[in-house]
Amino acid sequence: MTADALSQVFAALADPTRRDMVARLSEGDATVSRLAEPYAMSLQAVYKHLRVLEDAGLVSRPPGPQPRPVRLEVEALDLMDTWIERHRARVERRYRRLDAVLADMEEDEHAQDHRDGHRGRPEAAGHPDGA
Amino acid sequence: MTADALSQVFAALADPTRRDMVARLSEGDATVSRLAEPYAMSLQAVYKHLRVLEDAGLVSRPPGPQPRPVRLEVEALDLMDTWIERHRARVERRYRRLDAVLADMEEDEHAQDHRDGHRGRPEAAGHPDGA
DNA sequence: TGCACTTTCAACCGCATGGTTTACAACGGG
DNA sequence: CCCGTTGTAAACCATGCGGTTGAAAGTGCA
Repeated sequence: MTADALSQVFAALADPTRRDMVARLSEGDATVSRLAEPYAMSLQAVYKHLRVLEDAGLVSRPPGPQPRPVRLEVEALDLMDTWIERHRARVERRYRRLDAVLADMEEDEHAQDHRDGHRGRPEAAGHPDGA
Repeated sequence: MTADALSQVFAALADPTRRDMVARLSEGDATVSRLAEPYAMSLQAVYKHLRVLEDAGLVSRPPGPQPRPVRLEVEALDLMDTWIERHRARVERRYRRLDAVLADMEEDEHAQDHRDGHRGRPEAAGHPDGA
């Protein structure tokens, strides 16, 4: 819990076993013993993995009668997705601006004048595309 | 290296410093010393982080004259995004099916009145199919 | 040439992690 | 009531990781 939420989620998903658990849980809830079946490790190890996923908020274990199910919580995936999309969007915006600059240079090449200066930072024009 | 690509990317992003580096690089390339400025750690530590990001494919260091720039590679983000979206989509598909079942049960409830206290959860209806 | 900066390599420390084993508390059904 | 399954907890071990320091190459420039 010491680490921030995002770090916990990324760290939880950095393990192939845990990723496989999440993948299988995305098909539906499961009991722990059922979840553990495919893995060549002790049940306790599976509980430990589950604990990590739970601390990361990726999974919940609703209380109730004995074989408590394990349920995937989609909000944690959303958290990561938001982070990734934000930065990917920035990179792609930069790419578009770069394309624009490149296009300008091509035009300049055609116009071959001695009009050199004033190319400061291309930080303009919020294009209202994408959204 | 031994770990699969996905594990490497998730692990790389599980560190706040590395995540901050990626965030800043999404605004544009930077030299290592420039990148290192905000952090209270040795330059070598920064190089180590960079190495992790590079091994994960999140970053590249195009060769050339001395202060080689650090460049964000967006493909690794795409890799993660694909994984996340796939499983999130599955969960949401299940939710929609569940909503359908719940809707059916509601119809039944109307048909045969309630012979028992409402043990169901208060959040019955929800979004029909929205986005 | 020499100096400063960049980059990498290696050893080391403390701590977290993935796994084991052992033990033990609850719960549920025969 | 006992027994098997379920769930936690603890000690332990090997490995990896984030950080340090120290040292050494490579590179650019005055």
